[in-house]
Amino acid sequence: MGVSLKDIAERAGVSLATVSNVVNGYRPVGERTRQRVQQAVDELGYSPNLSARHLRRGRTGLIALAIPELNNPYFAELAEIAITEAAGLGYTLVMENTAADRGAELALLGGSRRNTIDGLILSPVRIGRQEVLSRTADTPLVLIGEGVYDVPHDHIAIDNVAASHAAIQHLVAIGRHRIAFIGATPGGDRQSAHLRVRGYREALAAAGLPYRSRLVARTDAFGRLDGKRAMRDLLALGDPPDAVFGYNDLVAIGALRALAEAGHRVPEDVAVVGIDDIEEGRFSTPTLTTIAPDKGEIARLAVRRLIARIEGAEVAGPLTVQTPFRLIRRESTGTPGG
Amino acid sequence: MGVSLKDIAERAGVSLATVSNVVNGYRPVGERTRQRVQQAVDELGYSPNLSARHLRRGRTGLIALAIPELNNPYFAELAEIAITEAAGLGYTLVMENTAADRGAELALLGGSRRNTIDGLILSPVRIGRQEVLSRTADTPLVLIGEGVYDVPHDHIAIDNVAASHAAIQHLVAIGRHRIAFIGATPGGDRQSAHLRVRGYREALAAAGLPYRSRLVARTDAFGRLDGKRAMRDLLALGDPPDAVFGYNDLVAIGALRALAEAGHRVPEDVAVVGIDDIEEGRFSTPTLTTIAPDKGEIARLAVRRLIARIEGAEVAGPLTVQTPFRLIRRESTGTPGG
DNA sequence: GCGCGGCTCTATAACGTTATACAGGCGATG
DNA sequence: CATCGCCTGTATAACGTTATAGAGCCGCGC
Repeated sequence: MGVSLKDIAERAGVSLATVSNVVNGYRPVGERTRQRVQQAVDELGYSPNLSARHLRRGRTGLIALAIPELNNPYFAELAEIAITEAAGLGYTLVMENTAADRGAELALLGGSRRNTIDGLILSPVRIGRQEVLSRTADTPLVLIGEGVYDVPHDHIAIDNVAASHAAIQHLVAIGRHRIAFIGATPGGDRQSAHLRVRGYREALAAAGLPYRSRLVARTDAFGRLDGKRAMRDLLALGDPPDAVFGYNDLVAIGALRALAEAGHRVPEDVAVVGIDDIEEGRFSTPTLTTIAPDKGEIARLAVRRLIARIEGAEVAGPLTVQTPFRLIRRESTGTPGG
Repeated sequence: MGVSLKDIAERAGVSLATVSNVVNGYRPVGERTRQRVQQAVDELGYSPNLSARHLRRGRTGLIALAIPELNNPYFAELAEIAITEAAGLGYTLVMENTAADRGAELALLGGSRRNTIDGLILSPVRIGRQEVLSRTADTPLVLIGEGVYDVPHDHIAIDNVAASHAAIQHLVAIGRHRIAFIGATPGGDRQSAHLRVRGYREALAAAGLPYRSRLVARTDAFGRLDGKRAMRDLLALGDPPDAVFGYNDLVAIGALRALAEAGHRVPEDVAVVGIDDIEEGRFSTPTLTTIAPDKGEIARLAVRRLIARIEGAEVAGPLTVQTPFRLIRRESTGTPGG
């Protein structure tokens, strides 16, 4: 099949080991022989057989990014950056779809892909601290996004409570008093939903506004349709909200749709804020005010940390890194001038 | 590190080869020994080292899906299905981002990943028949989506001309006369753009409408922003269009945004149609009429064909498969009742 | 002149798997 | 009873790479 080290060695009249050393610089090689080998490599068009290399090295060169939904634009944007970063560091990133399924998350955590991948970046939604702590697999693991804290693994995330707080603060600042939250999972195990509700409650309290449980809408999932349904229910209340904060941009966009169908004006009647800053929200009508996490920072940091662990490098600094976020004001909460 | 065949063999008191045969059924094994081996496998928790297997078999178990933009929801939806299908057939799918770059497409075609993957599904946008024909790599290749015809490879796509034709026909049917097209690349090499423009022209001709080159807007890329800019330019014409057909849903959504900003009503002043049926268009305001390709069929077919080729199976039927599409009427062209 | 260290390079043993060639046993067939 | 073929199982040679041990050579210092 392909050209192997042996072919190069014969061509250049040197030993196998020398070719290997030229190719990956493990030990120095004399200038003259180096050139001869290099020439043979170029002429025959050699590229190493990765399966063999990995077998020998005990690594596969693959890392997995496991996310709950590939379709969610937030994760798609994150994935794109992560793929590029990994490629730049000599690794191939494969996407793993957990479909927000607890069993799938547990399987990955337990090492179902142990022999396929060198490391795992996981965005957990249905598992918590306990499950992570009791894992036995020794594949390096980096957690992103959700609230699994105090575990001996790298964890990259925004401060969910603070982000939520900032969103509500903004709605308060533009004069809203009946602020709803869409995307709670009261009995559920979605960690970040709890955290975002907590931020919501804290911000209300800080503003001296009452917490009304009827304004906290639970959803089964976190897509556009879920947001739309929840908004419809909220509008059916005797005293509907004058502002809504969605668990994420998709939910918020679903809410926008429900408001449009019901003939309400945004932001005049109801203001809307989301989280994620997906591109869709920059082109919706109205455009969507949102909390923008630094996706580039999250993705790159996660990949770099993981690879550092794989390669046994010392990683400075704390395990948990909170990446910055900022509020981006758009039409759905009224432009600053108006 | 992990448990190897050898460990199992020792534990069960049989030879290496027998364990291998139990594990992957290459040759029959007696019932008694099979059970003993199976027990050892279960007890020690063995799973095969894929690098070694791949080295020996000459395959990696990886296939790549190379697309021009991971961020485009159309491709994200496609990718999700493809990943699942591939996993079901025992392969891992890795995403490769060509970023619509000609060099990247050529490199992949030329086999830059030869040693990493067993096969490639490519959505070409900057290369054509010639480039595919002159490729020397022997890795199985399946083309999807764009117009590279008459090449000795599997090719899964919708009939771009017919799809475009159907969209225009619909706009004609609801009484529009000045129909614009957004997303042409006159000098460019985007094949499907040419085909969709052709369908546009044919449908105009069939309806007895004149072709006006000023109503064909060229764009550099095919995202929301490109659609928005092009629409703005079209609105600046002395006699603006009363309908717009976008190269894809993203472009159409950008057009919707430009129309909203300029204060035009959709569909009363301008009707809008896209292609792809991405979920975003079911929640935009107004919702977007679109040509819906069968994404599940495209993705699954592409993966199945590729794997069949990799495994040397005979594949019945023609190389080129045109998958069905249908028009989905939504608010942006007026509901059927109104 | 001898020994020693440094510099290049070579030979070779793994890594864990699968496919091939082969060996032994046992029943059926002539 | 010899022969053939089938059924189980074994031994072993690859697959292509990298790391380790060591061989040869040269110059330097004693």
